[in-house]
Amino acid sequence: MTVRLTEVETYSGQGVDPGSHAHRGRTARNAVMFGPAGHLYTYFTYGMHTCANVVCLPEGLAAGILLRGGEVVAGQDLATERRKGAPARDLARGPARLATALGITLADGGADLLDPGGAFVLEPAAVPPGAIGTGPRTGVSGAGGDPEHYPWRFFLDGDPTVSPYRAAVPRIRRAPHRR
DNA sequence: CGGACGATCCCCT
DNA sequence: GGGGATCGTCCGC
Repeated sequence: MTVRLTEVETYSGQGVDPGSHAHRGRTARNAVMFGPAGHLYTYFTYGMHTCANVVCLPEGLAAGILLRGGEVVAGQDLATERRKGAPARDLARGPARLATALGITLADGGADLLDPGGAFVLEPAAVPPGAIGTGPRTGVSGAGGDPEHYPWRFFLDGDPTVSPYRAAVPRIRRAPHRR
């Protein structure tokens, strides 16, 4: 199963990026981001979704690239099964969808994406000059969502598998579930 | 087609 | 104790 990445967002740690999980320093959850580059950083969010990042920068420095969208270019049957029959365009359109399509779970965190024999392998691809658009990061609350300072979303301009931009929505407290 | 909203749980505080 | 780098469904237009 192969996905051609069409959309990513970058997150820096080191206390300079309030949108990063590593902003407040190393914890058990984000420890992988402080490790060597090229490894997989996974996190669980919104009670049901797993998202995947590629770790950047040398050991000790935390940064990651969130894989936000892609086009399934091989193994469409398996991806469709994992995504419970979603239309082809939506198989990996969105970070949680992309992780689901690839079969990435929390337990895969730390995997070496540069190991050719690994379960998940990252490969470079050529991109035409000028094809990459930029914009504010999606769904990031607080100062980290400020496009003036953090225009760190990168995508193939006009590609249909780029996820729609959504601004962060302040979460309202929900009443406890009752029955 | 698009806005609103509920689901659901790991991890930091 | 509660927020969160989301998604699918529902409903109105």
